[in-house]
Amino acid sequence: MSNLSPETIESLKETLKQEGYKLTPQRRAILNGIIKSEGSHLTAEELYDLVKSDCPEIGLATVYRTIQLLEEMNVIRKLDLDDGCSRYELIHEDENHQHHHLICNRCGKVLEVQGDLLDELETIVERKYNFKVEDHSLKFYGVCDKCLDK
Amino acid sequence: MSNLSPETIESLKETLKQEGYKLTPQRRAILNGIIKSEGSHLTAEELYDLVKSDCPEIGLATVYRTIQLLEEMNVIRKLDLDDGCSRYELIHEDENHQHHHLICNRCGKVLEVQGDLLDELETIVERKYNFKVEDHSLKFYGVCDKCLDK
DNA sequence: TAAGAATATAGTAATTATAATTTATTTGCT
DNA sequence: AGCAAATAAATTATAATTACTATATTCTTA
Repeated sequence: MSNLSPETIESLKETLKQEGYKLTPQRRAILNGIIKSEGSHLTAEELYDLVKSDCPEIGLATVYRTIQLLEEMNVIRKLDLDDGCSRYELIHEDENHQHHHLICNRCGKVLEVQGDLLDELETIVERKYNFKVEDHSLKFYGVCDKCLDK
Repeated sequence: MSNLSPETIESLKETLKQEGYKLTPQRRAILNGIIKSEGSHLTAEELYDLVKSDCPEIGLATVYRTIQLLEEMNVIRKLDLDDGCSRYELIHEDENHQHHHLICNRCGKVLEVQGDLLDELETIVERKYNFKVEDHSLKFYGVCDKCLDK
């Protein structure tokens, strides 16, 4: 039933336990759905539809609650991709900061930019504004390669 | 009644006319409110409250409609400052790209960072992903100077 | 400058995303 | 296996935003 690697599910179970939460089939299915759909930045509703195939009686409210939980536990992160609803993506342990997103103004496609490349700017901000940077969010809007070809 | 400089109001009138729209007292008052409140990043509701002092019979729906209009006309820009609602700020003609925002994770204060400083990164993105950058949005999350002192 | 056509407004109802509540069920420990 | 605590489903509630409708206003042009 589960597409999760044993390590992932074990580490989730561990984290849940540490906070006093339980591992339910619904939570497992939701995390599973997020992992399966990597790169698609699903909304709660879309995730709900996806998870229903594994877990037909699941409620939308459960999806919202679980998303909140996973967000608090730093397993997933909320994205605002300017289409009016919240989207989510997995956080990888090896990324120290969130990666960037390219949003095509023509077709709406979202690409991910690997690599941070903001260290210098962060240093400037920290010095100039005396602001301790903990994370950032950077989106570029423009025209993707496919739309440029037309 | 109006705090708008004659140029501002004239240019608005002009732009509206070009698109077949009319200049109403409500629209004038709303733009006026946005100009008066520069730097506060108001929501539609907050703007509504502000504008009601000039224009007591105004309806909230009118504020929403006008905001949409001003956004389409590139007079204002929508911001997502992660507090669950949309906020707006004036676009200055002399800024070629949107400036950045610092958001304090402790007190929620929002600061503006002047200067773009992203040219280099944009060039990298354009080359590597063949993506024509038109605009960007950059937010830093962290701890502001006041909260650092505590 | 008055009248008419087009557009805008106020007020309200409708939507959409998300959160809270309540009752029944399930999980993890023993 | 059995129990207490936590969770789920289902429903209701709320908050932000949008759509609708009847009336009023703006801009134009005669």
